[in-house]
Formats: sequence, C-alpha cells, structure tokens
Amino acid sequence: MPRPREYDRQVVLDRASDVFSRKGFECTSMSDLVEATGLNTASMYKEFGSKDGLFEEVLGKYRMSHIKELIKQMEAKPCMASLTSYLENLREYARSSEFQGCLIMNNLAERNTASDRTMSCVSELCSRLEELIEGCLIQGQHDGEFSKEKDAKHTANFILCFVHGLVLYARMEERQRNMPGIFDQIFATLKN
Amino acid sequence: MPRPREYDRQVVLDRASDVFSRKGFECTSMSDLVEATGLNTASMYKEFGSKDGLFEEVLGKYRMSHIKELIKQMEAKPCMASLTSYLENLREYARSSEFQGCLIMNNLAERNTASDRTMSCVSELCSRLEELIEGCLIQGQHDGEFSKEKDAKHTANFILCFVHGLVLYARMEERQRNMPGIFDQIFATLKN
DNA sequence: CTCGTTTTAAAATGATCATTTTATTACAAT
DNA sequence: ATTGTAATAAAATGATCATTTTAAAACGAG
Repeated sequence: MPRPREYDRQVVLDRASDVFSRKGFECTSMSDLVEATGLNTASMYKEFGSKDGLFEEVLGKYRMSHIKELIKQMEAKPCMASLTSYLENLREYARSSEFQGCLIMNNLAERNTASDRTMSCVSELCSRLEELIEGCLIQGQHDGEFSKEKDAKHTANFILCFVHGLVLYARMEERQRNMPGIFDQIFATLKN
Repeated sequence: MPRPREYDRQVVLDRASDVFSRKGFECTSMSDLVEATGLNTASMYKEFGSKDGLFEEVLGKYRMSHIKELIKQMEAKPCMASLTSYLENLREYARSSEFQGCLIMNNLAERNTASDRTMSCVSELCSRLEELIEGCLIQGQHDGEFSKEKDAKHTANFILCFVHGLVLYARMEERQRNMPGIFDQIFATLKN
C-alpha cells in the first residue's frame, strides 16, 4: 500500500561510490550525494542512517572493486603468477589518466575518517592484502620462483608500502608517465 | 608608541607547524591554532592574513624540517653516502612512536589542500627531492657504488614513491615495527 | 473513493568554522 | 597626564554542512 520508491538501492550505492572515490569522504557533501544519486535527503537518511552509514556500506560492498578479481586470484591460487598479474594490472590502472587511487587508499590518506569502524575496516583490508602477498611469495619460494634467501614477510610489507605510495605519488601532475619505470623496480625485487 | 606585541613570531610559527603536522590542514581549526599559539584570533589575522596564509608561511619556513639537514647534505654532496644517511634517518624517524608523517606528505595526502599555491609548493618540493636522489644515484654510478646497469631516474622515482608510501603505511596500528624490514628492501635495491 | 503508509520536496535546525567587527587595554612619545 | 597607535579579548557574522522536521504527493488495499 505504500508509495513505491523511485530509486534503486544498487544504483545509489554505485553512484555514491563514484563520488566518494573521486572526492574522498570529507570533501563529499550530502548535497553532492543527493545530486549524484538523484534521491533526496530524507530518503537518504531513511535508507542509510547517516553519511557515515552510507560510506560504510559503500566500503563494505565496493572494497577494491577494480582489483577484486585479482585479489580473488591471489586468494584462490597464491603463487608468483597471481602476484605478478595483480601488480601488472595495478600498473596499467595507475598509468591510466582516470587513476585517482581507490576508496580504501584515499580513505587511509584522509585525516578525517568517516568513523572508527571504517578506519578499522580499511586497516583490516590492508592487512589482508599484505597476507595474501606474503602467501604468494611463500608459495613462490616453494616453487623455486622466489629466492629463499629473501624474507617473504618483509617483502610483503615492502610491496604494500609501495602500493600505498602509488596513490600519493600519482596525485602530482605528470607522474603517471613514470609508472612503468617504477614498476620495473618492484618487479626486479621479485626476481631471484 | 604602540602597545608591544606579546608574542614571538617564530614561536607562533613553530607551534602552528606542530599542530598542522599532527592534525593536517583541514582538521586544524583556527581555534586549535589560537589555543596552541597563545595569541588571539585578531592578531592571527593581522599577522598572517588567513589560515591559508599561515599555512603557506609554515610550509615555506619549515619544509621538511626534521630532515632538512639531510636534504642539505644531498644537495652539498650528492653521493650514495648522503642518500644512505637520508634513508637511515628516515627509517629511525618512521620507527619512532611520534612519527606522523610530515607537513609535506600529509598535505599531499589530504584532498582539501590549503590553496593551489601550497599544492604546487608541495609538488615542487617532491620534485626537488626526487632530483636530489637521482643526483646521488648518478654520482654513485660514477663512483662505482651503484650499478650502471640500473636506471638512476627510475630508481629515484621508485624511492620517492616508497617514501610517500611510508606515511600511509605507518598510519595503521603496529606497522612501525615493520620499518627495519621494509627499509632493508629499499637498501637492497641500492646494492650492486 | 478513501485511508494508511511511505516516499518525496523543501524548508528549518543546529553545529562548526573561518573571518570580521567592536570595544577595551597597554604602552611610548609628547 | 594625555594622546595615538596597535595589541588584545570577546562577541558577531556569514557560510557550509549534516541532520531533522514539516508538509505535500503517490500509490495500493479495503
């Protein structure tokens, strides 16, 4: 009997995700979200409770969406090939003109984080990625594709740190051209 | 004949720098600055014009203050030893509990930057650092301390990217313990 | 048709913040 | 002491924003 809603929850989340990715949490106002999603303020609050709530949901559903497949691959088949293809894809993405980091990294970079919950969510995702990378390296050592002389844990820490760096590095003009050369270095550290 | 000011400009800049470093530009309110510096709002505006103006001045005078000496060393004597001691100091700093990035990197990480002027100031400083690093590497190649097989420019890009990464990486709990292992990796890439 | 429910549309609230203004105070030169 | 100048202190302004409220509109079930 109620009036049917005019919006599609998934579409709203998609569009909100776009805006948050592009502008970050703090710089995205509810007005921006209202404009981008098409639904009105009241419905926004009825549906998601608050700006924080909306962001948390976006973060939960769209975590690292553009590299989701690659993460899955590292999960399903931890090995050097999976890690390499993750990094290769990241290189292509970072080189593209529309690269503006991702929801996760940009949220980490902001000082004003949505909530403690989102912060620990970000932190967990990073830890998880770090573990996946380490898993790939350890398997690589078993397969004889990554030197046993090297410390898998330290190398994984290093790679994650490097991935964080990309976001800030690419934020400056003209830096995206340097991506191939930069990635050559990280690939070199993975060579025997 | 006027009433003498009760504040010391240098002290004010020092304290403002502290607050900005700790909280970032956006999260630092004029109230925070008034509280931290001890002088009042009106004097603040008379002296610096605006929050942006104050920040710009802080950025100009205190650029990378904690590593200023090391930057100078790389400038005065570009060589592998200078680069190494820069990185070693950065490692110790990043490992310390009070590490919260620096004014430059944190400003780069924020989406809400003070002004276009500060943004290009940050960008210039980073380019400058990158050039210094490259200079050290090139000298290292002349001195036979860094392989001529390697690309000095790419390596410098890589190191800067890595340095950016440190700021975000260390923003998560417990990560600072990993610094020694992480730096081992970067030192390894500098070995022949 | 009409009632109940829920969405919309739009204005209102209340908080925070940068910035300005007003009024007062302190000091030094006359 | 008086006066001029500039520094203070504190309240006011105006903007932006998240969030709430109020009122109008849409639709389905009875």
